[in-house]
Amino acid sequence: MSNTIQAKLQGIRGMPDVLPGEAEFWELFEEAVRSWLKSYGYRPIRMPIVEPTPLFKRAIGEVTDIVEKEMYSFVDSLNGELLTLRPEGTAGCVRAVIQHNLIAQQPQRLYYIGQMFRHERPQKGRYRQFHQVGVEALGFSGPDIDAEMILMGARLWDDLGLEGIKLQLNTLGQPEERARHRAELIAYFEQHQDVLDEDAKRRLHTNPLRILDSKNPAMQPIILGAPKLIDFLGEASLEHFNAVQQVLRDAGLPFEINPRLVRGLDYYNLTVFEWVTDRLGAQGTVCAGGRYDGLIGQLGGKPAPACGFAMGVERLVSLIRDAGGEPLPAGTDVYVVHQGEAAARMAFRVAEGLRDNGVDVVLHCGGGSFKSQMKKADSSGAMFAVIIGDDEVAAGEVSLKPMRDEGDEQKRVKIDDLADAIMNTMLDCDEEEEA
RNA sequence: GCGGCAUUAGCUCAGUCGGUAGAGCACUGGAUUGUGAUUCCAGGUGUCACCGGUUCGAUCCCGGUAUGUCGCCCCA
Repeated sequence: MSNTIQAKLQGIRGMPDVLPGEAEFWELFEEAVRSWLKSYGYRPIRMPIVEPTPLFKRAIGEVTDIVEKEMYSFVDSLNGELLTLRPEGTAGCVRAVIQHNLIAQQPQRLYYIGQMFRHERPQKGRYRQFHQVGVEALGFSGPDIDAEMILMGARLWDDLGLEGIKLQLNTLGQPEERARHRAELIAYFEQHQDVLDEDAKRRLHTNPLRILDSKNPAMQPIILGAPKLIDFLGEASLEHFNAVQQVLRDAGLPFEINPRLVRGLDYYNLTVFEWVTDRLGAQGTVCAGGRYDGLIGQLGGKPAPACGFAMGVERLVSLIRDAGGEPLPAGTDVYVVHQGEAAARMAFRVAEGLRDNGVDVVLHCGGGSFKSQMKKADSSGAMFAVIIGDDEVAAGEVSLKPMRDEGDEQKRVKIDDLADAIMNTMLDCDEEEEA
């Protein structure tokens, strides 16, 4: 033993492991999400987790919290490149779309699922490594795709059995409209400097729009009296916003217009939306997005409109668990118990033979008493134990013991008949359940 | 990044007014040397998160650190 104190090896703060038991909920969620995306015609795309740092600075905005203080950036010591672990997915997706000319011929509906990284103080529902489902529709200009994306959300919450997720909607207008509003806003807040808190003063000339999102009670009166963006919107912007709302009303989807809804990333324009819940404490947003018509051009592509949103997987899985969702069953169909050398060899043949027939099998490994093997067969959740000992080997048979059905008795079955015997019993059970 | 609270067995938690600790569940073995889930019996040496301070003595008091959690900030 050395005298050095060995630091306990542990994962990085804010980057939790997802263990069996919870991971099954993730798989349930991912399966539901993939089938939902397919039903809307979205296709998968996979980008690297690491991108050149300038990509995020240009896409997200230099003065955002993400770029200012939350990015995991580092120098690639082998060639001096400045790289960053992606803090969000849209920038990388757009980069890939530009690089491979994906929307040269036609618009694309794309999605990805994966981890993102932001150096924030961890909390429930907020982690330094977290996962998002990103959904992007590139090359679409009309309000129809915005509305469809919002309707998609409503369907997913329904598919997942989630209640109490509410829609908030806003429009940010076009850059020139925002610029005029911004100038008025700065002028207005400058007249009320004495009321502004430190954070607001800092933002006054960098990102005044976000002062509107402040929760500081002392500032609420002047925020309420501030120039409203909607008064600066032109005909086209208003029409776009109205058209989105019209589809939502036609679909009977309730929403709240929240003029203070300001997305944290700079690339948005026109429609922005958030799905929020009050069941997750301070982290209420489970899904958010909007239109980003300028981003593709801003990143060097041929200018094209686009719209997208992202969901927080940790937050949604947490909601699913709280709602009493059932994870995918972790059990197996058959657990093979065996005693003796000849039986062990036969057990492999039996197990593989069952798998050839589509039966899930756990083969007991690691020896142990017969009793302990039966206990493991029970706790595995298997419908059947297949028991192989000297008697069975000699007869070329196995003993098939139903573990869940009180009425059924253990019986001897020829190896060739085993798969059929199991399948027939399982089918009977399914029919009984359906009846 | 700031503030509050927490951290004791694999899990959920008691407890020690400072004298190095317990329960339930789980797990393992046995009663039953080929039959689980029920029953009974047996099985705990756990750096009481880590580092330091006070003390004859610290799991307990104090300080720091780490991690979690709640809120702020921000966001998915």
